[in-house]
Amino acid sequence: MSGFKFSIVKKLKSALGRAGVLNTPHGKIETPAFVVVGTKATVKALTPEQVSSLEAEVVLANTYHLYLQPGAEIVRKAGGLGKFMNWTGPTMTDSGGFQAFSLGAAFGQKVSKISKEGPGGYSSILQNTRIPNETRREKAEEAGRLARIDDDGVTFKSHIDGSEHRFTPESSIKIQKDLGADIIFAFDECTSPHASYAYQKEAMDRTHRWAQRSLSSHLAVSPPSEPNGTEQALFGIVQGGRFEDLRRESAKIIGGMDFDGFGIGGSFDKEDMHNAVGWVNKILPEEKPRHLLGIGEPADLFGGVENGADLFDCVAPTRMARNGTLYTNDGKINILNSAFRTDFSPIDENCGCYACKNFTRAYVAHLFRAREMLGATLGSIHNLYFIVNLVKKIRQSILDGNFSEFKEKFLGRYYK
RNA sequence: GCGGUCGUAGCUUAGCUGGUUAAAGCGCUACCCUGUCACGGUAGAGAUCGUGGGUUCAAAUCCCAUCGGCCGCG
Repeated sequence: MSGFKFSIVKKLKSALGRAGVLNTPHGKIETPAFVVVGTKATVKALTPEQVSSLEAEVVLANTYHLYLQPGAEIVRKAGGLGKFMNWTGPTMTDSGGFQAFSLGAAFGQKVSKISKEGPGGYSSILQNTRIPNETRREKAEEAGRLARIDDDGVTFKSHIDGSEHRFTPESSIKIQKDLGADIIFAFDECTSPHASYAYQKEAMDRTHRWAQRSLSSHLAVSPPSEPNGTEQALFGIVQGGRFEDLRRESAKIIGGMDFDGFGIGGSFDKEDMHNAVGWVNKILPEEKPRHLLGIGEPADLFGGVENGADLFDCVAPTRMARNGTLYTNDGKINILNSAFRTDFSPIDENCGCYACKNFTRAYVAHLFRAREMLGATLGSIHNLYFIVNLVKKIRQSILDGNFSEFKEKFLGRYYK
């Protein structure tokens, strides 16, 4: 662990938020920070130089995807994830636990890990009971899934060629050792927001056992004292879904294990998400970094920071960019809307990114309508710059002591 | 001038042995995307079937005329 050090620079007075610095063997990350997602060892549509020009500090890739293609062995032989993709800064890999959800309960459904039903909705009905019809329906749906979970691990059917693969906490850690990212995650089970309380509890207990197995297996390969160039930090993942008592229990158990930091995973109720982050972070050890997994909408970044999260990652900026939705200080716009065909102003007047400094909305709209690849590139540059720098500004506001004012001003305009 | 052929949504076409609200792809108009199955998904608008007659209970479908395009012969 010698190459890693997390220090808190300044804390909010009336909330859990803090600004800090996370040192890794490949450079420092000033927190709060937005981690750019590069699932398959590439940030889609961008070169590493472009990513780095956005002032992004760290890239997150995915264990499951890289295991399937090109294979962990090839990445290892290349000298590790960073060398392979020519990213010289810090790297992370997610464990593949999210795919237990995205290729499992969520596969082919229109289910996101964020539920918009609210606490009084469908989900709460299921909180303490398991309706027989529900069970039957879930059984029927399982047939079409690409991921099946049991107590020992997850069996995946490759979304690429249909071949079967088995992930366990031990194998996920082994693969992540080969991939060689600076920060790796324990193998967990991300659950659906529609999961019943009973299932959520069952999955959480399983994730806790997997966390211990991930940790043991990590320590067996690289003991904390071992001084070498391949040292990695391991983050445990808190689960518990939408339920406050489970979140607290999970934070207590995972927080009590000897992880280098923590991920906060699983599903949330949209309107209760920020509270949920707070429940967890009040319990997790204060001196270790916390990563709010898969979250990145502007309001959620403010809410996450305020409730003690240090790191965020999210596919939204890049995925939305590729589909024509772009962030502006006045909210999201869809560049494909007809009005933008003749709009010769930048995507966002106040943005300093390469796309905004050099191109117009009309041009970007044309690229998207013509399906030119540069559209995805300019959109991704803009959206990532927007989000990465929003988090940087949030950090600065903590240092300057005006977090609340900045939050109100930004969100007031963004959601106007 | 004669013979043939075609004319159905913005575009390219299906339907044409007559019978429910004329179909599709693309385009168009919106919306969605939160540890990437994702340059993807969902929804919607849009055609009085070239025009005018006729036959029929009923015509995009059959008949006549006419206009326009294309091909061939003069």
